[in-house]
Amino acid sequence: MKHRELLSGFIRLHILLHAADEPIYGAWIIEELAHHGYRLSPGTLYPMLHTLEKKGYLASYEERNGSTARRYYRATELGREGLALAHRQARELFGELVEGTGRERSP
Amino acid sequence: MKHRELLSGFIRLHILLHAADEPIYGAWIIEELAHHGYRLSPGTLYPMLHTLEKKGYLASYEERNGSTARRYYRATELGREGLALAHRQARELFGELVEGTGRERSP
DNA sequence: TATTCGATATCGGAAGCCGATATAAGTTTT
DNA sequence: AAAACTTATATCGGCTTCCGATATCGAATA
Repeated sequence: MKHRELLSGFIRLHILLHAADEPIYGAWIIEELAHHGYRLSPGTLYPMLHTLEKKGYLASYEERNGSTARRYYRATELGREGLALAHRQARELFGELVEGTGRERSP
Repeated sequence: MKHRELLSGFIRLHILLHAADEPIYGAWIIEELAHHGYRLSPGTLYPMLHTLEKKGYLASYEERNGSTARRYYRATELGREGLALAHRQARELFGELVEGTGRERSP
């Protein structure tokens, strides 16, 4: 992945953003991230999910949905909080160049 | 730093963004980042600058400006390229589509 | 010349990254 | 029904990065 050292932080945010919207599972998010240009192997993603859960950003439950057993993840309150903070920081970061004060005009 | 695992990626981008604007040096960026809520020690920042330079995102030169010797860093072309990509990815992630094609209007 | 100050560099244990490989259980093939 | 394939998750091992604490270095001050 090109520019990985600059973009890798977005992977966790991507995961959280989706998990805040609906329950997601590992294999699905691997494919989803690939669509956005983030190609990562299972050996990268699953430990990442475990860590995010251990830190309290995600909560999981196993479900045998027909054919195979999947572990679904959802964003916790802490996860949503972190996500909102990241959103503000991203705005502040990229808005800084264009606008001086950081405060944006209403549309 | 709270939610560090989610925000740490922004630190490099912050550095690059400033280094794309004007030459910066370590002690200054530590203070600047602190204003944005990113408090990090010299032991964190300096290796980060070295790595960014080694990877080709920054170029540095030493300057004895009066009292002390400082190492100034500027963003390279690769740095600006990575920055622009990160900007696009951030927009894509948070769904902040600027009106139009992504090309900004002149001020 | 001893000391303080600003700035940068190094050290070392802990944690994360990531490709490759393994496990597990259902599904299809022969 | 045994073998092979599929889907999804877990683990392993080495390499790199993270980050607080500490050290170094030159110039100015006393």
